[in-house]
Amino acid sequence: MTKPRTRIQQRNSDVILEAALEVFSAHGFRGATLDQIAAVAGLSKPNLLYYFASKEAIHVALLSGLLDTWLDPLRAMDPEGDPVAELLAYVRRKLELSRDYSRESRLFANEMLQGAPRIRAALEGDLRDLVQQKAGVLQAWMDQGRIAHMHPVHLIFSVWALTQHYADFEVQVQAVLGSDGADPYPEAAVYLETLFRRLLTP
Amino acid sequence: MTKPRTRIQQRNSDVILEAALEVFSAHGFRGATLDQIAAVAGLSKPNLLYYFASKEAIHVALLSGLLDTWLDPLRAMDPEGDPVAELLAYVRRKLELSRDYSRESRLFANEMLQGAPRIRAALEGDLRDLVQQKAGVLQAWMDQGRIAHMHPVHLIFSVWALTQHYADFEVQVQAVLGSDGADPYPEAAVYLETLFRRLLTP
DNA sequence: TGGTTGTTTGACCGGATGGTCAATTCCGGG
DNA sequence: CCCGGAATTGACCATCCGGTCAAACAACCA
Repeated sequence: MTKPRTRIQQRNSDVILEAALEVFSAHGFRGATLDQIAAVAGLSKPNLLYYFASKEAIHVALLSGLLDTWLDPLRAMDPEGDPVAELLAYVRRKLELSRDYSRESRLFANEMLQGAPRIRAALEGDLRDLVQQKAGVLQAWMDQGRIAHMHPVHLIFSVWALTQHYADFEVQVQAVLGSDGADPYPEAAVYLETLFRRLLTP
Repeated sequence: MTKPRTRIQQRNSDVILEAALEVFSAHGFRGATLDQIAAVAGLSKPNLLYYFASKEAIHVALLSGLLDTWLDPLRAMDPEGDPVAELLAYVRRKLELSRDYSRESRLFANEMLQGAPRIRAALEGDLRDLVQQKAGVLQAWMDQGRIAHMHPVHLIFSVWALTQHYADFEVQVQAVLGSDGADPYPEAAVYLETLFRRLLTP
């Protein structure tokens, strides 16, 4: 549950979670099968269930490890720093997460779409608390006239929406931007920086 | 295929599509079962398959009807109108779609997450063409100095991302904004209007 | 009313899938 | 080297699920 003991346990748990991430993010929870995950992991199906009690247990293990990583950039926003710089850094880090961890983003999006049956508690607990706290920081910055006035929580929503879009709707982005396999992220980074700079500057 | 003939066919087709939308949007294609859809529709499973050849046929029928409706507000953007007003109207209409057709939005998002296996062609065809055309309009407005300069396609992406977020991540929005069942859409409308107004004004 | 066409369903099928288990193999420590 | 626990797996099970089909039923018209 907490820390596997032997090296084999550690390695196989990691291999299974990596394979499960690949399959779950591509097909959703219901669409993924244990056989697929086992094949990707290079293990037999009963062997999977030797390490995790059930398909759901694998899914939960993935999700619970995910939310923390996902919120780290928001946590890193420093109330003592320069407001615009802090927010732009947050946007940049979040966009990097979308680029480097797009499977995690899609896994998370899948869970949200289904109504978050497995992490609702975390959303209404840790997530809500962190957002409310950081919204307070944003509000203070606005009251000090250091960034423009707006609804701080919706401001955070817009960072999430704009960055995650490039991971979750990757197919659409690629389809629209053309068949040339050009990486859309550099352009996106430039675009989002100008967007938030114009939005925030008082 | 095109138009059902009898009144019974028309009514039952509609009932099935409505039920399928409910179930598919909540559980995804693979997560939905014909029995669930039949139960919601108030019909028997074989009766469903009397009207649609397969589970996939129902899904395709839903999706193909959807993309057009979804793009209507973008199509309605008038090159002859006032640029900022046209774009703000587009944002407002798109946000209304998210509010009034959130199930459709989630159905679409589900399809995107899976890599759009059933509508990739439409994305690379009609959708791409329309976006490129409207991007041209936006570019002209920028060249005339009527709105600020930025990447026009990413500007469209940001409209999609920001509006659809409220439908697709509804649980998260509700969880963060608190348990009071307050409607987040009025606030969202205000926020998005100020965001795009500041972004676009030259 | 009778017949023809359109509609509905109970029963069933075959394959997929999550999960179990007894038996076997592997491996590290004494 | 050997033994006990850890790791692995082939075979199997029960259930679910998409889809079929023949038979029953309803609707419409002559």
